[in-house]
Amino acid sequence: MGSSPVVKRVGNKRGFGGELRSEIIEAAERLLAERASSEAVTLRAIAREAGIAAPSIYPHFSDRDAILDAVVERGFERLAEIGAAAVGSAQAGVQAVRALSTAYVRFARDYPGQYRVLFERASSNIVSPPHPYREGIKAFDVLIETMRYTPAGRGSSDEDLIRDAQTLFATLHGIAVLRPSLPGFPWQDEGALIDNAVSHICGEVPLRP
Amino acid sequence: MGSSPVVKRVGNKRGFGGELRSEIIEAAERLLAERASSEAVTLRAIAREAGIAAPSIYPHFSDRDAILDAVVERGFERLAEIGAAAVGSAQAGVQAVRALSTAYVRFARDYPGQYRVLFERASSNIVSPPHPYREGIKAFDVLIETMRYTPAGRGSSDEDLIRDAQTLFATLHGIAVLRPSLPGFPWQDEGALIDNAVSHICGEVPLRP
DNA sequence: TGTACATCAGTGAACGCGCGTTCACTGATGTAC
DNA sequence: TGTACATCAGTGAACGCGCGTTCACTGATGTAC
Repeated sequence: MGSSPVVKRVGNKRGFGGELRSEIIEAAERLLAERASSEAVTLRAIAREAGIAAPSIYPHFSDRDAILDAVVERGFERLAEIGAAAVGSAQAGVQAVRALSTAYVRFARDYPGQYRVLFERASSNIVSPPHPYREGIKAFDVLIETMRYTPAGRGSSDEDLIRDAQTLFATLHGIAVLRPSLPGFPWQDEGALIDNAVSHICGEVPLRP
Repeated sequence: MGSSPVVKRVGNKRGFGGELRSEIIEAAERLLAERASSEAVTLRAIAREAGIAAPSIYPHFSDRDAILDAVVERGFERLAEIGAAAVGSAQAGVQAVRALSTAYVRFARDYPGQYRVLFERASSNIVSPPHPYREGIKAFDVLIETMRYTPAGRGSSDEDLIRDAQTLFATLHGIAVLRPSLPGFPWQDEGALIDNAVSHICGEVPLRP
């Protein structure tokens, strides 16, 4: 339960000190997932969760911030993998957009801590966004290209296409973020909302039959 | 800059002690707006911002949480006013949905601290949501009724209508939340995104001309 | 094979800090007589 | 009109706590000779 561990941790073998680095990141991810605020994920709490003394973190990370940066980096890696898998396994057209959208929201649900911290830390990295956030832009470009081959996308200018992609992005983020944060709200099925958004924006279902 | 005030505050006149209550709430709102995390809005920081000693808060609020609850309550009041004004001033149909949507996102932009705290505190109030959150449900019902008299709404079942309203809600929240949190992203104009979402969902612009 | 030693992986104690909250208080203002 | 007193509005000092970080350390493991 995050309290002091019963069994004392024994140090890694020589040459395997780097393994603690991953364990620290994973401990941070677990805490981010279960605590509402990422401020509550303190360096000391991460150490407790990982079963180590707080100072043991410093050989692996320069400070608390660096741990969260590492979580962000792993988050983008995971998101990129998931996105690529979703696009790859679906046929082109609206089905591909649907698959990508579903995978995106599922990622947010499966890794809530990682997902949240992705956006929290973006705003503090306004000037010259670091590598991970460039990955995010790439992921968005995949969405645009996927949407190009849909009924609505085929006839659209680039500007219209980008607008539709940004709108869909906002909708997916809204679905991902709003449902857990308003659990008392009478939400319809997550998949139904995603399908609805994709259909409206990509124009699969004619609005005036 | 939030540091200790130069001029010492002189106590309110007898019978006007309640005025400090509002000043405390407003100080909290200002801090919520300018600080990324609401954890950073500490009781002591609020006191500093309001120009009073920390213990002076206790005659007005039982604890730090109660201050944020008051911010939420005022947030819903403000949102309800703004929504009512928006619906009232527009003709029915898609224009009304557009006006409501624009007002909603504008509220999030104008009162970012209040807006954020609305959603942060909702999840901790799962069981028997208090009065303010019932106001939120009412506001959503207004959106549903407004959407009923649009091209897409007229032919829809209640379930479809609610799905569309939830989808639009998610989109507006996404727009409101994503733009400030990803300032480095090449966003299109806010109004264009809102219009786009409303058009797609309410079916004003035919997708297959 | 034995041994001295360098290195690695991680620890316990301590620091200064800001936090939420409690406590006994101060000084101004109104009120009863 | 004067005065004693109750009440109101707010304060300064102190508490215990968890935090991030630094420091000198310990004990196990590999290596040179």
